[in-house]
Amino acid sequence: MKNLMETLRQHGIQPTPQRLEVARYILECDRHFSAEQALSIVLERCPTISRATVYNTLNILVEKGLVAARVLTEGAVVFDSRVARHHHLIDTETGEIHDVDWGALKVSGTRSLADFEVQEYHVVLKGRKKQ
Amino acid sequence: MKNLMETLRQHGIQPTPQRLEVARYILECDRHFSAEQALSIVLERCPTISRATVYNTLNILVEKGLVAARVLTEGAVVFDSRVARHHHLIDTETGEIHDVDWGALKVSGTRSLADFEVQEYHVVLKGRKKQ
DNA sequence: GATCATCTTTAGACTTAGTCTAAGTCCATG
DNA sequence: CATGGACTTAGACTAAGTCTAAAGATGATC
Repeated sequence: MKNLMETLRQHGIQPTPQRLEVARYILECDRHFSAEQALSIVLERCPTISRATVYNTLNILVEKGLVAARVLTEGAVVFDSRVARHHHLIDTETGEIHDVDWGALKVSGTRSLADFEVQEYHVVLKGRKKQ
Repeated sequence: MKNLMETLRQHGIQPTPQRLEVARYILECDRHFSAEQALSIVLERCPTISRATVYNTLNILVEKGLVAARVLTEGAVVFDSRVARHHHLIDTETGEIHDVDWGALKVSGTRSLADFEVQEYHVVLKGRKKQ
């Protein structure tokens, strides 16, 4: 908890009790989560926290680079506490999102796109468990 | 219009006037569109069409493989009348979605993902126009 | 051509994710 | 103690999308 506060401070985020609870949730949860999932779990420990505070906190964390926001599935933004780049595999049967290490795939050709400067990219795969 | 009806029939879709209007919109519009965009344009020609019909029609077209539904941006599913596989580049300044031909990028490694059978994949790039 | 089951459309209620707002709380500082 | 800034809160609001129940259109069959 001490280091959580430190981490927030180091990134210029005032560590309030509410923000700490959100941060704690992020560390303890399954790495991919939606804002509504975060809200419902944080509410158990901090019953008066408001939806706006959770959304604000998540947005601040994304802005500061501590968490990534990804558009992978319909309906809700997926937050991801792993900010290092990697690819994603979506299980078409369960909807689960799995990581694919950056090194597992190689993409070539991104340098040669006419007129565009590519800032980032990743591969989105869809598939299902074998058997 | 004759061939529109034919196309729908060939895919087992009963060609109603409402469905034809939606199909016509898809052919005439900019290839990437949201359901709400489709609704608002189709309403101009067919003022009594309901939101549910537009959504139902789009979902049927996706089911039958005539249109693709993609999760690329926050907030709304992007429909795409180009169903052949290709990659996408999202302009980080304008939010516009550009196509990247399948052959322009090469992805290797998708065969060797432990335990998973990859059904499809594509690369999502983010970038901005040079200069 | 009349009947009936089936398919389709409609308006509007509903749900869910997410943002906005206005008022209140909590400090720190002069 | 007054002021102001940063933060939180409840709840209103918005936008995308689904659902429902009733009405309307269609097609097959006799």
